[in-house]
Amino acid sequence: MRYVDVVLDLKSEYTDTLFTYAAPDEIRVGDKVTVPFGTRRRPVDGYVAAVDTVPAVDVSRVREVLTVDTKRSLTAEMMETAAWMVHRYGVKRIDAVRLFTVAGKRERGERTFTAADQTAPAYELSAEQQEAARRIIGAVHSHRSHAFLIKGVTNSGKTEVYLQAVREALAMGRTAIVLVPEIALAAQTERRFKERFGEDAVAVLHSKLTTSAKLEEWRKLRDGTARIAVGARTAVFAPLDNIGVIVIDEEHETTYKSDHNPKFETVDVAYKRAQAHDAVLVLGSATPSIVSYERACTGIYELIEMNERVGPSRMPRVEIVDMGNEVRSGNTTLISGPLRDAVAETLSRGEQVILFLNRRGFSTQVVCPDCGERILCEDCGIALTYHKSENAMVCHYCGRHRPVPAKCPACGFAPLKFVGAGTEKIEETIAGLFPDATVARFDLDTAKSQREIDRVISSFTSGRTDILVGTQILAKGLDFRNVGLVGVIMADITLNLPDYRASERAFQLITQVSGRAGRTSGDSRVLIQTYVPDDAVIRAAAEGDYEGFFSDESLHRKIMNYPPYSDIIAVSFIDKKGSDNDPSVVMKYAKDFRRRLLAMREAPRDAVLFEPREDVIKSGRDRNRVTFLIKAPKGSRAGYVKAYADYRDSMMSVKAPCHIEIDINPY
DNA sequence: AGCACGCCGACT
DNA sequence: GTCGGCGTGCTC
Repeated sequence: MRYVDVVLDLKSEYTDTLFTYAAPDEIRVGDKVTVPFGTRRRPVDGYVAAVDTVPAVDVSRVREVLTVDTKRSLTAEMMETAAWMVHRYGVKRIDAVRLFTVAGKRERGERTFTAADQTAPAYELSAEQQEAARRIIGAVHSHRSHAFLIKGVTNSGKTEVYLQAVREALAMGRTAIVLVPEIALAAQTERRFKERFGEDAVAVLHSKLTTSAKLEEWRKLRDGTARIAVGARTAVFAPLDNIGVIVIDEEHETTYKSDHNPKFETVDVAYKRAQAHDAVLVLGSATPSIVSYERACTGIYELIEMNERVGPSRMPRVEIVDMGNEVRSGNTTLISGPLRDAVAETLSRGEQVILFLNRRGFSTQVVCPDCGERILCEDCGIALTYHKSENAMVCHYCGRHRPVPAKCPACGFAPLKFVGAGTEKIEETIAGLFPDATVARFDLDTAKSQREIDRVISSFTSGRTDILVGTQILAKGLDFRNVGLVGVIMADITLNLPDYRASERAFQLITQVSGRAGRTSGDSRVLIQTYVPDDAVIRAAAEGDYEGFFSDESLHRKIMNYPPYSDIIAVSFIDKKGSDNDPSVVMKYAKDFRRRLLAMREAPRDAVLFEPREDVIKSGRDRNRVTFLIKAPKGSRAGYVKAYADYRDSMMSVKAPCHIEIDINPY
């Protein structure tokens, strides 16, 4: 018999602490157990976090582990990574552990196993691909933890490099994780890896799988049947042992940051797991995030550059169109003269057109021309977007639909003014200009399910659609063959978002969407419409000057104390469900915590703590929510997370009517 | 969370 | 006299 510490699988934060039990000698860290707990009649599930611990309570109170289910057990590395997440993100212990597990209890039959294709057929690699593969394979072979950042232009053949790296890991008897930013893209990548390594070698993990499918994939990975996990960000928690390679494709994508609880950064977790397994981490992007490129500059990542497209495709010719000129010469529509001409010319050549606008709907604001009243969402307080196809006012934050008002709700004036354009309006405008062309729209409204996504994509790739109008969903690694022209309708939108990463996002979006042009054809063009044609970010994107963009942006981040030079920590206080507090109670706790942080003994000198404010965007009807931001200098993050955890505990013990949350470097 | 305990009002 | 309402407190 030995003492073990157990993380209980319960939902309450009051039980989110380690409990000591007595267990048989064979017990191991990570084992899934059931234990008696309190006065409950049903045993509670849990996971062993540590063995041979000194009981924190009198041994007479220690009870015995009831059962051990090794089939559903985790590894010591998974428990360590979960514990690390508790300190790094302030997440609940059980929430971190649960990321590595699957729900569901149903037993299923063993699946048959066919050997993966271990032969090495000759794939024709470009010189750049060969060099990239050589360096990564060397690192995998050395059996030491190492991280690479591949900065490779769109269509430079990064996936083939990933395949080579994974093949090396498998040849060494190790396993691999391959992450993609979107579930929609997981299917594409899954196919590539299954073709190369065999059906059964690959398991897929993402949040949209059914419980039983998830369990089946999880089992295949845990028992060693499948040795490659492909999926969206949750696949970083794949239950694999002896990991040789972790690949993160399109590493700059915002989907890698989990924005609801538990909040974490996929790239960080991958780095941590790679270290624990002496594995190689491979990050790939045409537009690396500022954070990642900075790490490459300081030697944390080894940089690999791939500057040439594979095959016959060439980089498109990029031009900037000054929309100010258009307005001055009398064109107040959304499509400039040069773009209209370019669309006509491209269509006449039998090539396709992509038009990009990072906004859904028809009109982004509905205002009263008489009193200036704007139509806002009652719950969220942000402007409602008019969706013509649904004939409704839609809140892009909470999704609520409301009828379109005929007259001003404040003063009764009619008609109301519809201002600002979205993809629906572009679709209508372009269809009017080119009545013979087939126009389709690709955004969250037309791509709600995988089937709809497939339909839009296949209609475009087969040539049935001539012009595709869409939002940023277009920028995500889709491989179109015959695109002769990409038009960016309003490059300024993303640039003007109130977020310190607005420039980074704008640069990435323009570059990525431009990359959809000319994947096979010879000459292709990109037209960027903007009211600020001399803006440094837009110019850099047009010229494909990543380094120029990075040096400007990183300097700005350094001066302003933004990531990667500081962490931004958002601290929020939210009403508990069902309680009807007045906002001042929530505000009182926010102010109290802020005061404590300022008084903290080890408080960093140059930290900035902003004043708490009621959130502009509410988190739901009648819920009070107050947030303040901390600019936490490098090295101070852990101290703040600790202070947060302590304060959360103290709020628990005084039964505060609200709870506290943190989000580190939120979007 | 989930379960027992305990101290009050409503019923046989 | 006791059944059950849910406020309070604890769980290795």
